[in-house]
Amino acid sequence: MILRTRYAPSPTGMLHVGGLRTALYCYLIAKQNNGKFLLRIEDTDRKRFVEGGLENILRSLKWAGIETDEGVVMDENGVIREKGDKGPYMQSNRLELYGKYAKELLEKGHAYHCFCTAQRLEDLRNYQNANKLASGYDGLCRGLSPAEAQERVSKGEAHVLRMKMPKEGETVFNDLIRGEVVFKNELIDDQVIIKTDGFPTYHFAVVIDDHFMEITHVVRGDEWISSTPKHIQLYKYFGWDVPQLAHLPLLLNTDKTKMSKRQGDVAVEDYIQKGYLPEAMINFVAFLGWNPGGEKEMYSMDELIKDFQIEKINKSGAVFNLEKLDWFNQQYIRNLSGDKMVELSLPWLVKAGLVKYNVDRAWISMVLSLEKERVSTLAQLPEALGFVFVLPEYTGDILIWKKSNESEVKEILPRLAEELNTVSVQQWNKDILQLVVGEWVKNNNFQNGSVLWPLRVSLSGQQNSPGPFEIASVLGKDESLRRIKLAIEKLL
RNA sequence: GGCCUGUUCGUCUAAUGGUUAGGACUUUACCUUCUCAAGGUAGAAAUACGGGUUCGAUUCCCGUACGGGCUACCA
Repeated sequence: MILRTRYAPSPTGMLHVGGLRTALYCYLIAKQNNGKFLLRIEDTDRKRFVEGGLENILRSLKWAGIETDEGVVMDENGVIREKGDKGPYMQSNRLELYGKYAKELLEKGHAYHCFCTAQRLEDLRNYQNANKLASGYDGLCRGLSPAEAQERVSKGEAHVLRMKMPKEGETVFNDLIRGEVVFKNELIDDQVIIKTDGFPTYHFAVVIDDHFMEITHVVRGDEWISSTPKHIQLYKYFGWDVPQLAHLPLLLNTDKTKMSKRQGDVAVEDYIQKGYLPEAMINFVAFLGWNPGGEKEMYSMDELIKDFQIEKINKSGAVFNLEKLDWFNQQYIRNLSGDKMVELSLPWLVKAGLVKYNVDRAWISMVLSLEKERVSTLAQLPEALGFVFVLPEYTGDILIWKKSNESEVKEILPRLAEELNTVSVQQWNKDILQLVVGEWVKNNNFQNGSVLWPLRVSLSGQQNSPGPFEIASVLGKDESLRRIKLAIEKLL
């Protein structure tokens, strides 16, 4: 039997980083077993539908490199379509199927019509809370005879369908991550399975869909563990096999509460906008709650597919630690090839108004190499490289190296400019400049810092920057000498 | 409140019935160095608590504390 996993988000907003991790784990499990990874959309709550949410989810997954084998997919042109023979894969297009199976449950006596109003349910809940009683539906309509219920339905009375939970016994399941979990049936609610508007609830649709889509492994967030016995009961009523279950620990805020928007960015989109690379994001998120055991930390998608083990997923929640993400991202940026660096960075420079898209790529690659190993996100590039395009304002005093003095700088800089002027434009590159200046410093018995510091500051306009020869070669001879002249003027 | 669940450095985590409890991020010092970054070396930093079981428990069991999730006609 082929292994099939699914990620089944609701289009109620942008893809959450926790959702990304769930999708990733599902994907890894499928891929390492030559199985299929499906994407199903759970859009049964019409009130919470968010325009653009579905597009964002698909785009974010695509960005992350998680490819869907079946279900709802987005093609190269951003067009959303369905793929596979077990569709439709949008729950709102499966209403007929849910209706059919709800009816079956009703006929078998495993479900009943409930006419309780929202108001009565709310009053009941308030009463239970106030008296510190266990909350839940009190079963008022469970005792209604089918005939009476049918009569009220035909009169047009608003109603829902509830499943009948057994009053005795236990529901036991073996979670791949947590082991055996036991619930007493009497404490479990008669869950609504079909709402007044005719749409199924999550709990009903998920069982029907996972069954017909032949899902073998249900991997989802921890928040679903409490409702799992309801799902299992439905499988029993239908006589279907229960898939393997795995409940993932939650992603947490720094204060260890469930990760939320209030305390930072939770959407994958936010991290895309901040200049994180998909490889870094995937690597980081994979290690939140899972660890291969060795000391290797940099894992590509292919390596994750190879080494991932569902049994090694942790039980406890993991804090989403930005500092570690930054470190991963920095590592991945450093490992980028020159071409890839240009491809990924150019949009940021263009957006900041520093260059146009038709800028010389070989040159911009040199510019980028100045900061490639110094930034942790691509978003930092425009600010870090600004000095290349526009010399920052600065005062003459910062041209003086801490172990040097004003008069020495005044002597050195003009002479250095003369020396540099002897280097031809053709020879103007990092290595030759380093050689020439190095030789010159030695011959004149200067200290490195007395020369290199003011040179570097005059070229960058900053106390902290990349090295002088790298900058000079990027700026070219004319611009470099112009900046040095400007520096000399500041000293007068 | 009820149900479910979890707890190893600040964070992500490794490991085992016997280890100097390992790594990474963060952090500190030093080295390198014209500055920053990177790199190198060294350091600080953890088994929640109390009982058992055991020759021995961080590991197994029980309890306590604390945390988290769920408790909707939301997913």
